[in-house]
Amino acid sequence: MPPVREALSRDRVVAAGVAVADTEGLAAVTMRRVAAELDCEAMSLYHHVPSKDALLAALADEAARLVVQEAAAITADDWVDAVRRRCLAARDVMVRHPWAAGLLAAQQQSPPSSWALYEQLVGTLTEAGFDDDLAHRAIHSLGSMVFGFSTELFEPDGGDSTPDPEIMATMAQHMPNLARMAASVVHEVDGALSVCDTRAEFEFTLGLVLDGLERERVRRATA
Amino acid sequence: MPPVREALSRDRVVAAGVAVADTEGLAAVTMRRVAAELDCEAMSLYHHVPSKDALLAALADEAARLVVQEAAAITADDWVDAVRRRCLAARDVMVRHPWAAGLLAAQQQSPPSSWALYEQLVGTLTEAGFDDDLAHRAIHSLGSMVFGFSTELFEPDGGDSTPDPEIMATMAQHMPNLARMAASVVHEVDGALSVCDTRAEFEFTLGLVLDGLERERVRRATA
DNA sequence: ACCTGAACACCGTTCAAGT
DNA sequence: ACCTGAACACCGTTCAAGT
Repeated sequence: MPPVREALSRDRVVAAGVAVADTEGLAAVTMRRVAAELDCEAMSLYHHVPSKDALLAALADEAARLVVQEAAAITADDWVDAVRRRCLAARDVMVRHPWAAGLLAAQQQSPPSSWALYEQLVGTLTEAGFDDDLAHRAIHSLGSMVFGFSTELFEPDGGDSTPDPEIMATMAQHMPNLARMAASVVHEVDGALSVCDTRAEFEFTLGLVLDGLERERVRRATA
Repeated sequence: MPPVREALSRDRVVAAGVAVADTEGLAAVTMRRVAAELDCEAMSLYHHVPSKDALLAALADEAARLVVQEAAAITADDWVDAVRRRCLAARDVMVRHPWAAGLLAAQQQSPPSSWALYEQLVGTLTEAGFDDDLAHRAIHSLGSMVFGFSTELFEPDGGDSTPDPEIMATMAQHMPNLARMAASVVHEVDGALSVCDTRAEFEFTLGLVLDGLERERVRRATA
């Protein structure tokens, strides 16, 4: 007789964590509570997730994956239209999962699932005539709109300046636009691979916002 | 003989919490650990803070207060200069306290200390010729740059549409610009006091960013 | 009034033992 | 291999008792 309960898996553990966070809030996400959701004991989760912190990181990544999934289907002739609608769809996902913003902001490393969003964005922007440098600035600006600002791009090892070649290889294969852009931008900043000057990115986005506000002020004053 | 130890107070408890978060991370902020920092027992903290969640909210508010303190001193003839430098100073504070971004993003209500930043911003923008509607959009745009997006303005009671008149009175007294702007914008949206359409604010900021990127793309293409 | 010791219910995690 | 019971150290919080 086959077992009545479906076998546990990392995916099922993460899904149960999302369900608990959605219905009872992030504070209710305890190992025991998630296990109960799966009709098993807390200790069984440790066969699929190394620790509670890892589970929380997986929840943050799952939120990013849902964002990517929502955005992936959206295309438009005009790049502005496409990107605007993708950002709004992404925001809808974040609003549906109120625990996601705080959790993503608390992560030290950018969730791997979020890379696919940037890959798609860079592809769209490149097609629209963006050079790699501007595309790079753009994904920082737009990433901070969607996920909040604290997450840093291209620092998968948390500030270590020598990137994992295996990760780079996987990236090059599955994310050609992102890989090309990274290589190009890296070249420009003289070999400091995997390090974004996040203050410069912040200043750039801030400049976009301030310029736009000043333009709108003048438009209203002369209208 | 007077007691050797300084008496506990809410301020000392919050300061100890910040110290622990700065040196050992947010996870180390437990009631027992904070108490140890103050040479007392965990239970003593409950005379100054109602719960651990309240302590964490107080830490978020303290981060906002530090941001305000840093920004308050900065003035400039040009409003763009003043606001840019204040935002960068604010960001420096956030970077110095890496726990602050996640904690602020996790808060359901905007920390009271953050209001002073918006009061200052609205004052500066009004002086520079912004109407109240544009000033309102501006503080949403800039607030999301500094603190992240999730915190909602003017919803001190968490979505309840009838605002506390006492809070409004205090606000009117100490934050004239903010109070005037709130009243003006409220009037415009037909009586739905204390409710910002945060999706509209998001769309506005997104529009600023997208327009700025497109402008930069064209500038580079024609250069 | 402010502080505290003991206690309770709960948590993350380890480990030896089951299947 | 995957799962679990018992156990440990730790946590937030209550409460009665101290000063």
